[in-house]
Amino acid sequence: MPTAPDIAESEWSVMEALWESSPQTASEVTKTLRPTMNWAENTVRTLLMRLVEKGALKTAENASGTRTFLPAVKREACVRAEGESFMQRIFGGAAKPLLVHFAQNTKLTAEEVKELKKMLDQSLNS
Amino acid sequence: MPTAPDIAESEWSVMEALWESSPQTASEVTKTLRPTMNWAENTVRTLLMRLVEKGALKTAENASGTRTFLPAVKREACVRAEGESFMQRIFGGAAKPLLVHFAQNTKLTAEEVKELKKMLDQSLNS
DNA sequence: AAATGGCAACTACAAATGTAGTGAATAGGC
DNA sequence: GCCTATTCACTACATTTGTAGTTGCCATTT
Repeated sequence: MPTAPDIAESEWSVMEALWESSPQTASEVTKTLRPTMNWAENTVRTLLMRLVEKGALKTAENASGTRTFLPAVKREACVRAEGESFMQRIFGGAAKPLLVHFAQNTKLTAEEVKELKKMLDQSLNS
Repeated sequence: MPTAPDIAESEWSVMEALWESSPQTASEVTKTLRPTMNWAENTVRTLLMRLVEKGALKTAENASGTRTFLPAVKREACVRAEGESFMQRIFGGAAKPLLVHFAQNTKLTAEEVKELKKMLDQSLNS
């Protein structure tokens, strides 16, 4: 498994678009993102290039001979890496304070709380 | 309450040192951090300056007339801001997937699980 | 064939970040 | 009073990030 590269914030949106659906050409990604980020196509191309250099994306030719982009790393792996680094940076690497923090600082429905408690139980005998 | 400024990674270590104990002079902070980060004193000074500019730290004169630094924002507020932004970036702003992720990806003791479940319950009737 | 419309490749450029060095002012130690 | 160590205030400089513009090439349209 390729080690998850460091993905910056704008880049992350591009990755999301491609994790969501790939392969896509540069202009397809641009269109996908247009509603949220209002980026010029060249901006998206730059981000795509950088992600390829970082090894987060791969390219391939499509039928009509244009370049198309697709993830080279799994979303789950990147999420884990980002999560690790965040937990390290803010909570000194400790999971419990992190979980306490988010449990306290967000409003959850009774339903969600129930699910989470189940998850916690399962996390024990595994 | 001063809005929590954006604190970069290296800067965060400096803030931690000062949240931990303040006020401290530049060289005290440097010594505090020396074991972990092996930074030149000037590096620490630069970070301190930038944090003052950002409004994350304040300065004061100590008895011997040298400048001393202390937090201008509460750690809790900064943690909340960072947490918000992280949750936004990686989990589209949703707390539950975040909590699920960390519950699954970290090993917790039975004791911790118990505490967390209690927290979750309390988060409901508040 | 000449113009046009996309795509690719390269270049641009400012702000933020990481990591210091230099030089001036100052304050104690002798 | 002079030297030396500390502090300060500036300056430096490479990388990364955010956000494009410019130009060359190619295929499609008149």
